[in-house]
Amino acid sequence: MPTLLTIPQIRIEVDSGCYLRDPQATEVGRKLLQQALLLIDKTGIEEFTFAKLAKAIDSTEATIYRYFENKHCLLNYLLSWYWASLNFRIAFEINSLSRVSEKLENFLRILVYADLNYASTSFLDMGVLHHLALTEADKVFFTHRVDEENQDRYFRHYKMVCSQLTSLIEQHNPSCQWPKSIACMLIEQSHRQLFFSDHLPSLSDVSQGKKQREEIYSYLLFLLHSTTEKSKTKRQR
Amino acid sequence: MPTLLTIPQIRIEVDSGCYLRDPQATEVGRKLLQQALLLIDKTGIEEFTFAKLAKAIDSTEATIYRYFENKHCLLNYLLSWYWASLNFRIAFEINSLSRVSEKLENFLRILVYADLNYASTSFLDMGVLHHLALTEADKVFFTHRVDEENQDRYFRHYKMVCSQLTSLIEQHNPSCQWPKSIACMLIEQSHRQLFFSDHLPSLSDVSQGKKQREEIYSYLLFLLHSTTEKSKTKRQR
DNA sequence: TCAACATGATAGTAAACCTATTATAAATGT
DNA sequence: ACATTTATAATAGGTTTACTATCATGTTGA
Repeated sequence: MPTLLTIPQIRIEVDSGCYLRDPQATEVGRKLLQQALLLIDKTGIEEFTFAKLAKAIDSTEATIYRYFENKHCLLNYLLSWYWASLNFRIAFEINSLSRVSEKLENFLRILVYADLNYASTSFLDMGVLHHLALTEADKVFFTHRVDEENQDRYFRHYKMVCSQLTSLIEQHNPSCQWPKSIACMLIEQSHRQLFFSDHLPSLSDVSQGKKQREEIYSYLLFLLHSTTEKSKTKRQR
Repeated sequence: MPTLLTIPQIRIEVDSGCYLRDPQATEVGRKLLQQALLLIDKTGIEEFTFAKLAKAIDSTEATIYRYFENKHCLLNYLLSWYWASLNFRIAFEINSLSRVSEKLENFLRILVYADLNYASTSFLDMGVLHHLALTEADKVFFTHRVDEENQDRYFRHYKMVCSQLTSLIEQHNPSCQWPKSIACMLIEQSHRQLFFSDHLPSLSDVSQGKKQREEIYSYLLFLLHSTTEKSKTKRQR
């Protein structure tokens, strides 16, 4: 089990390329983020509008537009916050471990249990953020504005999580041919298997019961080990 | 290389749960599908509207609404068409092969080259459909209406492709613990690696040059073999 | 030939998305 | 202390989207 995080008052900094005005800096901004998270998670980004959010925080559309260009940028902010927060937690919990394989295993465990064992020190709840990420995370990439938005800052926090995992995989097996692709695949599968087992069970072997998370963790471990195992040929000789 | 499909006049049937009125049955309907495909592929589903489509086919919004409830259903229709078409092609090309491993390899090859080596017998171009699927395929699942829409018919064609691959994996290794999850993962990776290598290259090991497709194919083969290899423990003894 | 039905034209509503302008409060300079 | 600048919020409005309704026209096929 991952240790419970108890560090108080960590401020997660989201890259300035993700907003017009820093929402964490003002009272309205913080309230905006909190309510946006709840609303988007409840209805999905498609149904979500600035008008509804304005009503929820007892403010106006114009105010929200001063913080974010549009709702997709706001979604990206929340997801960036999620990845940044996860990245911090991973670094924190993995740092002290000595063996690379231990680090890798804990990395995957944190991905699967990202919403649990988390002291809600911060004003954005990781449980809700994780649930939001399940359905909305991919939507920020798969847009026709990817190339404009991908100025290496807009998606920075997600990329950092990927590159952390990539580098561990490379350490674990320096001759691995696909460290980046495998890293992203693992991160993506940690979400998708949870979503599929809940909503499209015919597309996943993961059950919906109590063992759900443990099964996903086993699956990720299996994927990791089978794809990053060192030179099988040698051993087989 | 997969054989070039030359069978003329194949009619791909899309499940009736995907439309209000069969668009393939009428002239307007077919024109609607063709133009919708081009428009959605060009601008993305977010920018796409029935008004624009109506203008493109020189008709009215009201007419289009008689075929599809909304633009998401239309997108799902096109993607269902894509999966159905792919499914047919896979069955056709794999049928004659004897060894399961051969079937698997060809399955993956067809996934990677889905837009190529395809005689455009049909009125919907597989090249454009494949490109559309790269960015839009996941969007039909990750919605808050999944559970309503997932009446086992709406996503039928995608599920069929998955289950075909699942059953091959099971034949190849009956003791495989995650056949469904691995099948979906492979299908998904065949798209994602292409998209990432084009738009977010820092998240993929696949290059953008001439070898792009071959690299993705190698990657998929690698994933398949490493995750479905039979009882390593026995061999290692 | 008549009934049934698909289409096209027209219109209209409600909401979403975004901008421009005006009001208000806080900060700053003399 | 008071005027001037600055930052932010409130108000309002325009455009587009998503969808529904109605009705005349044309086509099909029983």
